[in-house]
Amino acid sequence: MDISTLPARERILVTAHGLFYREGIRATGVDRLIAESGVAKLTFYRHFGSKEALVRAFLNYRHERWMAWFVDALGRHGATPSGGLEPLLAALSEWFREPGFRGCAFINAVAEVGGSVPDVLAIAQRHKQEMAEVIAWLLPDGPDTQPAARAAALAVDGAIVQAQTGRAGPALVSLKSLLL
Amino acid sequence: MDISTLPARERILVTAHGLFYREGIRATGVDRLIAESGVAKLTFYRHFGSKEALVRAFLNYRHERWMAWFVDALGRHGATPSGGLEPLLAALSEWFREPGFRGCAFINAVAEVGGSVPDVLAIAQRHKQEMAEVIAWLLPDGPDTQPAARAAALAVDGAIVQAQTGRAGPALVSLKSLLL
DNA sequence: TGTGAAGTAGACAGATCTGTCTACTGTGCC
DNA sequence: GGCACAGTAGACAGATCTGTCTACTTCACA
Repeated sequence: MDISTLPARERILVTAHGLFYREGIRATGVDRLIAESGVAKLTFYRHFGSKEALVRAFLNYRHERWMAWFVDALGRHGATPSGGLEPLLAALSEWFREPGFRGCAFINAVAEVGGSVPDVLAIAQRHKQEMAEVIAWLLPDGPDTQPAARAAALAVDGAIVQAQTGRAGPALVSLKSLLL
Repeated sequence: MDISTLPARERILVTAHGLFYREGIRATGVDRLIAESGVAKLTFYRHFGSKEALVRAFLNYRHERWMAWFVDALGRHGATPSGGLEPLLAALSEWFREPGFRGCAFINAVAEVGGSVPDVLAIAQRHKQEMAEVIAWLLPDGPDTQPAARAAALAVDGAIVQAQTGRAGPALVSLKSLLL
């Protein structure tokens, strides 16, 4: 993505997304963020009062981006209401094989700063809740749609962390055996 | 645990275990580690050549400790060879409700420093492999014992990260529906 | 034309990080 | 006794961290 034409705030956010996701939140200093987004330090602190505020903005931005990708990928793999979980498997397979895949940004953020940056836990919870709602949409309507969707979401989280430790193939095999 | 009587190396390791797990690896500086283990800086660097080396030693130590706890907890909850996964649920429930629970140290370490500290990925893989082997021991022998154990281990990872974001109860319900 | 908003560059403060080094102490063992 | 070893305390270097501040520029628009 060419960010040089974006306004400063967007430039910072897109750069933070790349660096925080790829290298980690604590590993990314404000100075580097500023240098790579081509913005002055004062501009950074005018838009985001602190690094913590940027972390929250990053997670909200990531949530929007990832959910849009997720819904789109499901659609591209033939998802329909109540049509079953095969498109979910296909979408995750696509994600896990992306070169820059480094797991779930929210799980990683909770592991890194969940105990020190306020709101991170709540943002992660909301993200997982919305992911489960999309999964529910794939399942046939019925009294146990919600529990089934939550169970599927749990299995998806397990697959994500297994894929992150370099076992994407086995993770997809296991996930398939649990969900289909 | 009273560590004041342990030799220096053990004192450092036990302190690192507490701090790295509770507060995170990057959040814990060498100076704090030294102060809380009551050891001189030179002693620290004589035993562990660098913080990275300590991180690896911490993960190996955590692996031993956690596996011992895991096998013991399964036994206390009635585990027997091929006896099924109920004791697994009970053991995890016990773990998730511990006051200091902060998820899986290996998943967290991969999220925090998996990309920058060598060997962390491999150590995490080995840990998950051994956890799956213990789970396999609970399952009846058969041609699909190994795939079933890997699937169960994946679901357990999902439950761990959900519990870490404050949803231990729902995580156990979902895990139960997937495994029993 | 003049004003205000939003941008730039970069110095600076003060804390904290990892890692090195000097100098000294206690203890077991030959 | 004397030596080697493992420990202590703590100064120091150099990098890096977050956040503040000054001084200047660019540009839209009333």
